[in-house]
Amino acid sequence: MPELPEVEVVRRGLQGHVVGHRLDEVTLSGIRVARRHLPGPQDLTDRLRGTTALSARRRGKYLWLVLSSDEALVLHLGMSGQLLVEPNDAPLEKHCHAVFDLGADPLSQDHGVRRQLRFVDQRTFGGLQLTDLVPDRFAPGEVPAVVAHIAPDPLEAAFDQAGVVRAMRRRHTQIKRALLDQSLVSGIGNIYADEALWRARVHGERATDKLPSRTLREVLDHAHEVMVEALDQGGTSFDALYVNVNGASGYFERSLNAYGRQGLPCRRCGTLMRREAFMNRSSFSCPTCQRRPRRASGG
DNA sequence: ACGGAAACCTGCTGGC
DNA sequence: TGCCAGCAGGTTTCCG
Repeated sequence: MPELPEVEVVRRGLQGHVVGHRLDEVTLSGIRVARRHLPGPQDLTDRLRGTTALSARRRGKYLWLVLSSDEALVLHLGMSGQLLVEPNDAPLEKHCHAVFDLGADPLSQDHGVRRQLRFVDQRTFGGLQLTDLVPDRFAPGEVPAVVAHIAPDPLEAAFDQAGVVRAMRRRHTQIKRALLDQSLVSGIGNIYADEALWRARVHGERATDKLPSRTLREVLDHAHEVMVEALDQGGTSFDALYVNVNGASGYFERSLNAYGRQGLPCRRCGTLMRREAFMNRSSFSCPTCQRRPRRASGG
């Protein structure tokens, strides 16, 4: 599922349709969706009931609502999570795990249509938790305690590209691993990592401590660029798994140059694209544009 | 500090 | 038609 652009689309939906509303009632189905809320599901619903959403924030792939109770409701979409805002009487989705009854927005002309925010997640890797806000070590302001270990993403003002490049060059690891390390730079997942590496003509197994700083900067610039382009188009989507808060699918998948293109010609040089196993999943690259490092590893 | 694998889930696809 | 292996955008945790 969602990488940064998709999560940002969802955040904007929350900002427009949930912020300003009170959470009148919260209903969880099953305990798994709140498994990361250690005090338990009952505690979660009790503490949420009656609070008002003051703002919708995001860092990388983590999303949270700042609440009037001075806490944050952290949402992670995992691989297949969706947030939908729908009328109360809309049929419940098969994999709906949490329902938030929204109070009327005092500023809207809604004429009494009551809506719900619904958390729908087929594969159930996503979830909810309520946590304190703590000082952000990367920028002025606060972040939820459970997000404190996540580095700023390339779209944030707090993103320090030079600092990330320095950290990468100190580390002996593969560039793709580094791109996926959310404590180094957040928001990048398997799709956008492959897209950024293709654009930069760099193989994902290149060692970060052997690549010139200039190349690392280029990879990060491309990651930023491809995510901005995806965001402009409403995010990437596959099948019907990803839908934003209004129910509209993104369509960036038409623009992908690397991800999922094994056996198809490279859009730059025509060489057939390859697929390689990587961290229990796949990497896609061009054998001509993205030469493997001479000595295996980088790790 | 790092690599690798496993774990957490459901559903879809392709091969036999 | 059915069965089974393989695969899917993420994160955490454990082991070496």
